[in-house]
Amino acid sequence: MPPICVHDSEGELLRGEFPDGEIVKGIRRLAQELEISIGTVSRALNGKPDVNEKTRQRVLEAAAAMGYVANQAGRSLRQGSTNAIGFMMESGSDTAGNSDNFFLGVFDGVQAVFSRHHLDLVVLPCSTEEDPTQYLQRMVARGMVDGLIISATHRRDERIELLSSARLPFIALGRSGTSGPHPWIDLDFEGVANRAVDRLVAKGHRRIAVGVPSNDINLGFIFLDGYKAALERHGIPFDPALVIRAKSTDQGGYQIAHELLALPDRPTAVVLIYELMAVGLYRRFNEAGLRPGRDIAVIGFRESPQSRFLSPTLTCFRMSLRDLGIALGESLLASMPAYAEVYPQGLVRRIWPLELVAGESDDFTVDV
Amino acid sequence: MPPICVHDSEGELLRGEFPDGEIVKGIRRLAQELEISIGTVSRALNGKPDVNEKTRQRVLEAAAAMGYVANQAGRSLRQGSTNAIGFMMESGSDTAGNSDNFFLGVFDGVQAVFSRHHLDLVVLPCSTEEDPTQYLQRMVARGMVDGLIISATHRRDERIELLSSARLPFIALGRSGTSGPHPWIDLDFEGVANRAVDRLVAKGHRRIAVGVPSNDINLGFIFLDGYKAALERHGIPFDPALVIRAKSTDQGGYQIAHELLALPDRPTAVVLIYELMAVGLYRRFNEAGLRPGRDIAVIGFRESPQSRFLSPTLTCFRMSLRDLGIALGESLLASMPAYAEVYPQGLVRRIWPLELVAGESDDFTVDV
DNA sequence: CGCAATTCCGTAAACGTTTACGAGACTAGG
DNA sequence: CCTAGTCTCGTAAACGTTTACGGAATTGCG
Repeated sequence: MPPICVHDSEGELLRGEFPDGEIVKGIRRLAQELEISIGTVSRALNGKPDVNEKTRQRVLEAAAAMGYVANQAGRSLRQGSTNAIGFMMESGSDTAGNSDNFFLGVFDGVQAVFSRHHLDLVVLPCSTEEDPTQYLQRMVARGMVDGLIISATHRRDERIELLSSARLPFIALGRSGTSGPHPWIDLDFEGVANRAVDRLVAKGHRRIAVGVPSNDINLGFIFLDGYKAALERHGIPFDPALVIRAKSTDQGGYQIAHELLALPDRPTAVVLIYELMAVGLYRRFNEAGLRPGRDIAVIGFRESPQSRFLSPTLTCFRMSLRDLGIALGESLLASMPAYAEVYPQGLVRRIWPLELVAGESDDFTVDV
Repeated sequence: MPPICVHDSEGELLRGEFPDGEIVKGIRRLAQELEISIGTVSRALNGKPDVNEKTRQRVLEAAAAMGYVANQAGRSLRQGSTNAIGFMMESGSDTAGNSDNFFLGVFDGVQAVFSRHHLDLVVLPCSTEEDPTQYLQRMVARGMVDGLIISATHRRDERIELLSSARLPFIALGRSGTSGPHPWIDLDFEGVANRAVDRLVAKGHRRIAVGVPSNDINLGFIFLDGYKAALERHGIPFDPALVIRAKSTDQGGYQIAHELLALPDRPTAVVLIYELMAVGLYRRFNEAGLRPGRDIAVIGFRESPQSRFLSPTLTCFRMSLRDLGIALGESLLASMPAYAEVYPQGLVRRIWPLELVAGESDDFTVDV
């Protein structure tokens, strides 16, 4: 353990020894310096009412002077709560590169909320070696965090069952099939799918392909449902051959384009669920001499640094990652008893809207 | 504090009550279940030698059965060390968007190392509101972490002085002017600047501009020094007017291009220190009807998802973010006494090499 | 002045671990 | 049989906080 006081160059006065030579650290040292009891010091620092305002000032000044901050371990042990929130993020190779800016953007917002309440953020990496649920179980049992943010929810997500039965406050970024009474925020996949299909149908398209993730992450199902519903609304029969499953990377997009080109009756439009797919898709189409917006219509999902500089520009949907992070943080706190009065929003379940950004990639019109 | 045992649905047997009805948690509960003392349980779990192998097995099985994991706060308090490493990352608006994939990539490698040693990762956000050094001081005083990774080192970096005097193991991603005897790893900015200039000079360029960050982050100075040295090596006089300072974003790149276009004697080549600058630079040049590689030579810095899909393709330098993260993690551990024998590398100070990726953006040749 | 109410502060017990110490039960060697 | 040594394990003291409790000092009121 590092020495509590870093600036210990002031000599004998602040050395903090008892008359018998014993070296004292932490709050005991501070109390000794001030010649009051540690109980009073603690109460003074924690803003408890039963302490004289004058002594409180003395304590605060002394604490500031010697850079005293309460040791977190002692604090956590006594109060039974760490001042930390866990953020579980997957870093699998499936989504690597794609999730990059997404997570860091959300992170930023989450941090903004937490730092306001002096909460620390612990990153829980979802390594590929261990089962995520077991890892989570360990963290919960260790008492590492007071709350959790999980993301990339799956259709049936054991993590949700675990956390629910452990009664640990948490919020999920993404809906799940096993949706109990827990807060979540999810992107408006149905809305995006619907608007994308609407837009394409309005341009005369009838054969609209869709690129979805190949794993069982829940957003794929939701997106696909929205896609099907939109088709049905327009009286277009659903063709399973037009659903292409691939990794959510640019390679995945490349593969999607590849499979689309191989179809006997090639679709005239394609909707992607990951913007990164668009990059690889463009590349493959380019190799085939096809240009998005001229020979085929393409609509991506989220606007991102990668997608923003594609040529021709990609029609996609925009959102503020930071705002999403802020909402996540605040909604989690709202579900924690200790912050219930600061964020009296109750149980938050929110669909996060996205705004259409029209690009050139879906300019392609089909004669009806 | 969440209940230690999550699966408490097995009824009376595992309820963990003392004869007088008191509810027991943690290691005490486990000891009670096994009818041995908590000291033995602790020793068994921690692999201490003086425990019978048979009882150790019993303990391990029981612990696994009831999902017991030692509470971290109690553990930290007793041993004086948390099992956590802090990663300080800046999230200022200056570098937002740019640092995104960089940090997450490095993160990935760091995590890979830490998870191997069951170390947790705490993210220390460098918010714009508080002084980073003070924030760090608080974290150190709280005893939050056993070690630290700091990044984006400045020319004179108070954080380094603080951590050195606090004797907390740390590693810096980036050199600093105030380089004490601490480990660091930094990218090979001199090498990149030299190779970039060499390459351009070989194509006949004599007026080579350079885009550097406008803040006092140290890498800007190092890069510039390399640039100057390379010029001198080729007998080209240094022209301060060709040094353009801007934000390390695409807007910054846009501004750089703008300023270059306004110069009376326009340079024929430009070297950038942030790949994201290239994006904005391309845009401004495009507006002016200039095409990189045809009308002006451009060399970016790091290959990134954004830069990879620029057209014409950007000549830049490639590196593995994950490997850098791994090196950072291992080198930090090497500087911690507890891991000295696992990573016997001593004090690491490493220049991280980058590999040239030739693109089209510097195809432009000047007649000599 | 007497008594109750209030204000302030010290005492000590937790919180869940790890670990130094010592004690008991063996074994071995004489 | 005695003693020294070796295995085990239990006991209890830390680690640095917070907080319930009670006591002393002060104030307010009749």
